[in-house]
Amino acid sequence: MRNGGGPTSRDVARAAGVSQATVSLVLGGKWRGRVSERTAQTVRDAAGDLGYRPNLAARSLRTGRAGTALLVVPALTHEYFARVYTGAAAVAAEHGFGVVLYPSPAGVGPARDPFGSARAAIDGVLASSMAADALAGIGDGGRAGGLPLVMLDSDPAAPGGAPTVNLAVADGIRQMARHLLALGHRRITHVAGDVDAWTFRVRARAVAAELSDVPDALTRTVRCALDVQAAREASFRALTAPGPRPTALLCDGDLLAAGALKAARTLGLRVPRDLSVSGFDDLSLAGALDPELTTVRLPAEEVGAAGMAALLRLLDGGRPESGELPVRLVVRGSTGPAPG
Amino acid sequence: MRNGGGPTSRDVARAAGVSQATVSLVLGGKWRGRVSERTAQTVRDAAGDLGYRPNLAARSLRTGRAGTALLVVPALTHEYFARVYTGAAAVAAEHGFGVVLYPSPAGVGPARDPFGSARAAIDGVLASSMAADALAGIGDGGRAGGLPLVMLDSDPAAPGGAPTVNLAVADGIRQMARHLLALGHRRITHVAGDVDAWTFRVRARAVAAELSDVPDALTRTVRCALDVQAAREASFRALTAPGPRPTALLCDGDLLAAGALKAARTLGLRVPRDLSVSGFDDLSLAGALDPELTTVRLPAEEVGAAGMAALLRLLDGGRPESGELPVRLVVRGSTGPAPG
DNA sequence: TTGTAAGCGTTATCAT
DNA sequence: ATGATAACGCTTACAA
Repeated sequence: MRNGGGPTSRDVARAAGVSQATVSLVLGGKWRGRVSERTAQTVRDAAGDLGYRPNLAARSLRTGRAGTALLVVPALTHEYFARVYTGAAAVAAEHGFGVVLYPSPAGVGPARDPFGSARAAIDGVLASSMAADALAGIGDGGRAGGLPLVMLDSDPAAPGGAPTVNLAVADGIRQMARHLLALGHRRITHVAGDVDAWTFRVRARAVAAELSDVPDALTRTVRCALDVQAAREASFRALTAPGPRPTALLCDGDLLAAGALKAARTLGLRVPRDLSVSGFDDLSLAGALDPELTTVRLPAEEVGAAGMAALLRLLDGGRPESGELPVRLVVRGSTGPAPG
Repeated sequence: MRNGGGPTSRDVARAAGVSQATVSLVLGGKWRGRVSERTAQTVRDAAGDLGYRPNLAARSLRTGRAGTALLVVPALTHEYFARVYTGAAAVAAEHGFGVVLYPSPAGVGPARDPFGSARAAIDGVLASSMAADALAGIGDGGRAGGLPLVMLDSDPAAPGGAPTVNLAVADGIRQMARHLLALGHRRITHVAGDVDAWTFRVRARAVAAELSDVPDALTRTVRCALDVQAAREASFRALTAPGPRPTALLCDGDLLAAGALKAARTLGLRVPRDLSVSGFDDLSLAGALDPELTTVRLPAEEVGAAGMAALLRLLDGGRPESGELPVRLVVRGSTGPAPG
């Protein structure tokens, strides 16, 4: 606690010559018609003079509310989650709530007890993009360790039945696949994220669904971890495998696309003339690469905002419906007509 | 608070047939020689059965400690801060502390009242890379809003006299400048971050100091915001300015170097054959670019760890000394011998 | 070895 | 319109 000698509401009361209850009412903003304007002002002045700050722990203890939500993310380094946080924090702030970030250790293995590690007192949990097995420890009956829970970017059909706020990733993949097909590509390799999370399973399924209908399409898949080096190696394999070379690499993320670009450069392939490369996420990295990435823009802030709104409704006893947010294809320089 | 019906220590006591005090002692781990092993086990069993979780607010209120430190950063999106967090959280965890992240709004303007917005109860503050004017609201006498404060990557001579944990950025710049000079470069343009923070002022001074001694060196400076597009434009200006073209761009960050690479590509300059480009930070981006960046690796995790250690010492009434952590030049493909 | 009781600072329910 | 007063759940002297 920060109150190591700081003034308490009692001190304010004494200074203002009123009771503690009056101070609470005035400073809590619920004094209309219960305290005279004159005393109210006296109280505010005294509080200001003393530099009074309410003790959050005491308030929390009394009200049973911490005014804080926990946002569990698999990785801080990823720009996507920073944007989710921004959106969630904005909505939270409008309701007098704060958001505390908890990077789930390693993203691998069950996230055991986020509520012990993130020490702050918590009213509810927003869990984003959790790996399938990380869900085991959490989420029974829409609550996490007894706390109300909303899942972001996660399997809506997962056991536990917590409300979910999702992105239309399947549709995003569909848009991208059609973009590539329209450019004449038929030999398309899916550079897939090798992570057991809902979003990647959906992407794989969507790629398959979209390309399986095309009669002359030759679809392949390579898997790799979510980093540039791994993607570079996987792309290299894809581009040097026996048989006709793919003319397009459809990557599960901008980071992977960055690795694909490097592999292409290594092999002396010009992008997009000899090879098209597509990303997913639309991170700022997408604009930093050369050529800039054709990718799918994910409204991360809106995911955070919608998720927080849902959690607040949950805390108010409501039952928010799960939803899916639209995504948008962004065409830049890394894709072009199929060669030949 | 999360305790809307959850079991309290009283419930545990009742279930175990002991008093609340005994429960507290056992679960608090301070029962050696005060409670028999048998009763201790009974208590632990009862707590386990009931799924008891201590009420953090109540504990906090009683002990006067929240067990939480606030880490204020100017931007979540930047990998550097994620790494600082990781280091800080690791050290904190060893001492039963948690770390709460607070992204200072916009990084611009005075950070007013981080302690109201980040609602959690806080014992101390770790502030990283704050803009000079953002310090105004904080940090009088080594405390922030009455809380113990440690500054990371900030001016050690700033008023307020909070302990600082810094990186040897001046030395990093020096290493880089010498690297470029050793490669024969003499026309070097400093692509400087246009942000009023300690670290960038130090970098500018170090570049000037290191290059001013070289008789035939032709040093220039361009400034830009900390993003790829701005850096691209600034680098373009630098490379097309009247007079002999620089043979090397010494950039204040990897992000800026990414922009420089794009400008070079636009102008048909091959890197590093026609132009050398250097970064700073060694983000994962440095390895994603092509060519990979010669840069300076910053031990961000260690900054966080050292900062947290200093804060803990401060909380224990000690007075930690300020320090500077070494940095290391990492030579990759984006720098090479000066042309001609 | 264990229990009793006080109190942390706040809010909310009653009286006045 | 304002003031006593009782909780909230926990830790920690102190008593037994």
